[in-house]
Amino acid sequence: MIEPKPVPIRERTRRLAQTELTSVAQDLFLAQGYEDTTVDQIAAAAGMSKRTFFRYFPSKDDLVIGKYDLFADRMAEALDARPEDEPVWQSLRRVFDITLDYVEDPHQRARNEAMEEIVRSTPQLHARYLEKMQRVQQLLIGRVATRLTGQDAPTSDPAPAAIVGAAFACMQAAHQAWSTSDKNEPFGRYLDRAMATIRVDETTRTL
Amino acid sequence: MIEPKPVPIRERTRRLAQTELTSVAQDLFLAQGYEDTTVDQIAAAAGMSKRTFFRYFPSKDDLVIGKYDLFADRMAEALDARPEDEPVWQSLRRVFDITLDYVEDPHQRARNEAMEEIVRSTPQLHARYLEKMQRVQQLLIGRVATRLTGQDAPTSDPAPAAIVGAAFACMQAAHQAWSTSDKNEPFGRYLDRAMATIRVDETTRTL
DNA sequence: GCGAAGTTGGCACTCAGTGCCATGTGAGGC
DNA sequence: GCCTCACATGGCACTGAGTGCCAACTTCGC
Repeated sequence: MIEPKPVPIRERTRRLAQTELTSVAQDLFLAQGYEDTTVDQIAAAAGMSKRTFFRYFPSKDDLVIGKYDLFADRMAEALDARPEDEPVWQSLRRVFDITLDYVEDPHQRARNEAMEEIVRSTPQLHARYLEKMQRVQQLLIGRVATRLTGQDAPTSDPAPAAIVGAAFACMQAAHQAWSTSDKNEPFGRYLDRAMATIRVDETTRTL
Repeated sequence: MIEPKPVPIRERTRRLAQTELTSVAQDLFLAQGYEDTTVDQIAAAAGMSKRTFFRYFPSKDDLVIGKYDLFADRMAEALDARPEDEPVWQSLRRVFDITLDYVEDPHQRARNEAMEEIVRSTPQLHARYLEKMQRVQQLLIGRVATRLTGQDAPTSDPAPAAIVGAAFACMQAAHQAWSTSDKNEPFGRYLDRAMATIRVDETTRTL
């Protein structure tokens, strides 16, 4: 007997409602801007009340920013999948490969880029985006620390955090450079270049 | 004839009111937490109306986070003061020296650390803090870019942003490690260690 | 003393977000 | 078919941040 539904019905309708909300909200944001769109408007456009909206998203911000949570798990998994003896810097470079999500549909692609622009240009969203990224880094720092020391116990060595932070800075820099370019060159090339400017000392230090 | 007042009276009373507000607000935050303290309470404790509070600070967040703006200017100045031919990584290390503001009064010192803890543990404040730091980095990136290329024109080279971002990541990592330590060793030592794990390629690339 | 400019408080308003409750509605047990 | 339980929903009232507006007051130059 096969297990028919590991994901229950309730959960699936819930996700359906969430994607629906996200979709109509994006339309509104792109048309009239993030701050000039009220939660009431979004809820009405999706055919529900404001009260119900907040049962699907904890805040208006999360409607936009929430997707970066999945991101965190995917990156942690990706790092775990790298071979133990690979240099950490190279592992991180490989982990960033998953950020290159190939969206085929050019329409959808344009939408995503427009939403990124909204996040970048809305201070409140940008702030929350940075905070999410910080959380992703925390996940990776623990893993890098165990790799470098071979121990699970967290030390007061700033090296793992420095390395992970530097890698993310490179990703950020590459993304910035790429998105303002003509986009003929692939993003991965920019990432390689950014990460090549930095060399990491992987020596284990016992403090 | 000497210029008697380059800073007009209005401006000084304004700053006085701001520091007064900051002081009473900190008392309240430390006593009952940031989120459980309303602007009305702060304003009342400082003997003014909520409406007037918002004439001194654009938001409740800025009361806590605003000081990091001065920070940005000081760091930009500090970088400009470094010799042209000094390696960039070393210049950045020197720039971070100004973050070690030696507060003699142990009472004031404890207060500052408690406020830092509030920022760290309040997601909304932490997010805004990260965004401020991002702005500081933008200021420095332009200067580093000119140093590396010798040109004023911004290029699409991700290297300057990567280097500055990596340096800030090191500072962040060092700060984290130091603040959870017993604080016998000075912060500067942690900073040295964090920044020593990373080596930077300062070769100019023309893209 | 007088007018202009700036400061303040109060009021009413918008919008995000929450607690509470009453009303659906679908699935399963009998 | 009917009943019940679990959950979803909407509505309402509320708090708290932040803003526009106006009327009263203070301060400063003349």
